[in-house]
Amino acid sequence: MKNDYTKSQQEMATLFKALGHPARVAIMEHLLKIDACIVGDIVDELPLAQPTVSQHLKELKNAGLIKGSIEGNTICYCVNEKGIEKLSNYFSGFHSKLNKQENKCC
Amino acid sequence: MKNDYTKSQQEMATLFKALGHPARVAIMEHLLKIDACIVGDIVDELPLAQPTVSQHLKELKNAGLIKGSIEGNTICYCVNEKGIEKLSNYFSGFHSKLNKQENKCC
DNA sequence: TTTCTATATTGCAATATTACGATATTGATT
DNA sequence: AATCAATATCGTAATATTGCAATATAGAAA
Repeated sequence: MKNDYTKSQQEMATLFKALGHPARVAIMEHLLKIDACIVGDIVDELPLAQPTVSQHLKELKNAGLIKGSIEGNTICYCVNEKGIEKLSNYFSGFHSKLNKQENKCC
Repeated sequence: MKNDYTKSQQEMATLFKALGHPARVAIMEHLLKIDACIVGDIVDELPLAQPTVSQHLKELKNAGLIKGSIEGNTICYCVNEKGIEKLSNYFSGFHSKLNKQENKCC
């Protein structure tokens, strides 16, 4: 019982946590699929009520995984590349270290 | 309010959720760092009591992110490459789609 | 300016997660 | 056999997440 978590560990955990719900994975994929950053028809794509979707969007935004901009009456969300980049980098680093490692057990 | 989540969305969410806690990120990184699949000295690396660490290890194992093998009195955990591969593939796909997309707003 | 439409916020119930002390389990040591 | 060491499981308290109805907000349309 010793070390506290590093800042990086905490940041990564926050990102992962934000994706740790199928609704939020679905939102990310939908934002990626429809090339335009279409808005609240995300609600129509999910088996959830509008306030619940709004809540999930907020979590994704707080985690830095999406961005939203107001467009008149409407809000336009899209993927925040920075967040994706962090995740993608993390795993490529992880993966390359894994290859160098010879598993001594398991 | 329409579609249910796909199997893939659910699977990915499960993987992300498993990493959505700094202790579990720290465990993964530690297993990667010490080339050998060292055991319960993970407990000494974390600011948590042994039962709590055990619980986190179980979650990671259930999610398919680590493997454990009994070694006499001891248990040897190590990273499960399959899980990492899934995550790493997911993001590289995601990332390459992102590049093709011209953000119309945001 | 009233009404409509899109979205966010609030309040709250149901459920899940996190942490840990106490205890169980199992192989190793004596 | 008795004890020790490493780990898992159980029970439970504290906290966080999820989902939604009701309501608020703010720009657009009438």
